[in-house]
Amino acid sequence: MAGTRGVSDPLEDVFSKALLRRIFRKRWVLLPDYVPDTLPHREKELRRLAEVLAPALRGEKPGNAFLYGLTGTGKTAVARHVLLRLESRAREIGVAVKGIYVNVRQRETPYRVVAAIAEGIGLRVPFTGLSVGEVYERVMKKVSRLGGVYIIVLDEIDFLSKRSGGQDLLYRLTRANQDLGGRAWISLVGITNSLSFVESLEPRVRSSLGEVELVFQPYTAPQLRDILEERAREAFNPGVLSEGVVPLCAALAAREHGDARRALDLLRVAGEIAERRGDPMVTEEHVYAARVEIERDRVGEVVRGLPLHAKLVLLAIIRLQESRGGRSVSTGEVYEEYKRLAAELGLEHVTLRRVSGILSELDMLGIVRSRVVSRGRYGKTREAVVDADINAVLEALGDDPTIARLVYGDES
DNA sequence: CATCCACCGGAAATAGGGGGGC
DNA sequence: GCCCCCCTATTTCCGGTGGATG
Repeated sequence: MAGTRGVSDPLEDVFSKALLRRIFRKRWVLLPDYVPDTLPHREKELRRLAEVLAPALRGEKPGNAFLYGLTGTGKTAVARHVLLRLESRAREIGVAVKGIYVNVRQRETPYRVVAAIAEGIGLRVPFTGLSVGEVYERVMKKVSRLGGVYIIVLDEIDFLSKRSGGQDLLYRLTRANQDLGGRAWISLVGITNSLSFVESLEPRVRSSLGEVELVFQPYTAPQLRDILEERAREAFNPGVLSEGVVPLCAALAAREHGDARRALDLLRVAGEIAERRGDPMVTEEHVYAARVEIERDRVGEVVRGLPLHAKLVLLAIIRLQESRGGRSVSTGEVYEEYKRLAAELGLEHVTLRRVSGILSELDMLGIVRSRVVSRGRYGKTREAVVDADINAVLEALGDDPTIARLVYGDES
């Protein structure tokens, strides 16, 4: 219990600071792309995926697999963990097995995905200029020259088939083994959190990719606690976590469909806040502060990355909502206000169709909530409400020099 | 019960900026 | 240099559509 009364006991405060000095021991253990040595409550899934891929150790073609489940249910961690273990075992026995992990969300287009695969096998390709087919050919040529077994993990694979040409690439990859003529093997592991994606797949792609399907259930709060405790032991210095912190992170994340990544983020950011403030321990208050900070950062990042006219549309919604006491606004209303703002800046305005598209993009980004409603005789439209901290949004909008004037009025 | 509003949202095409291979 | 490719934001075109209204 030493250290818990640091605030009221000045000597203990000095002592514990001297002893601990810092909050973190290995902060990176809590970062989203860290692959832990053990994955509590995912033993079955680990085993199943390993069974599917194990033939690679004999130099045979491993099966394809499809993993799905909500975000933060361990799909990515399981895939990466199995890949690492498989590769190291293969190295021990001198078999050529290569795992290639690609996050499709970060490499949205077919070209970038196939370029990432190329990079994964040590093939340098230009970031643009070639056709998808050309890069694909080069990859296949190199793979068949090198031989061996390649396991390609396509994480968030749904982002691939959305864009045109994505289905094509998937189809080609599922039958890549025919292009290799037995000189090498490729197996695919697809990961997604979208069930509608699974249904939208071409049957031939689906049956190939879904040879084995693993479903990941959300973690429960106690399971999340196990996960956090294990990581926390590594990540933090002993004694810096006050008692309620891990349960609180677990509870908050459990509320959001058992999202382990969310729980780890909360824990890490809470620690960062404590360290930044020079506090000797991480408390529940830091966790609540983390929740706010994570959201602010997310909003800021998303808004800053928006195209100019999307920013204007967003500003238009905020303006309208302010003058309407928070009521939701229709696409037509937004369009009129947006045109006024654009005119004020002397900019051409985009079409209504585009504004409608921007509205649904803002919805998917979680900045605005909009739903399509029918107002009967008065038409069908989308009704939008800003669904993020308005101040965080305005701050991010104000960072854009082109529209800062609109956000801050006419100062300076 | 048919009408008709006010958009919805898919598809294809364009613009225009950045790069190949040979 | 010529011809082809990629990428994002946007335009053009256009066939829907839920439900209050007359």
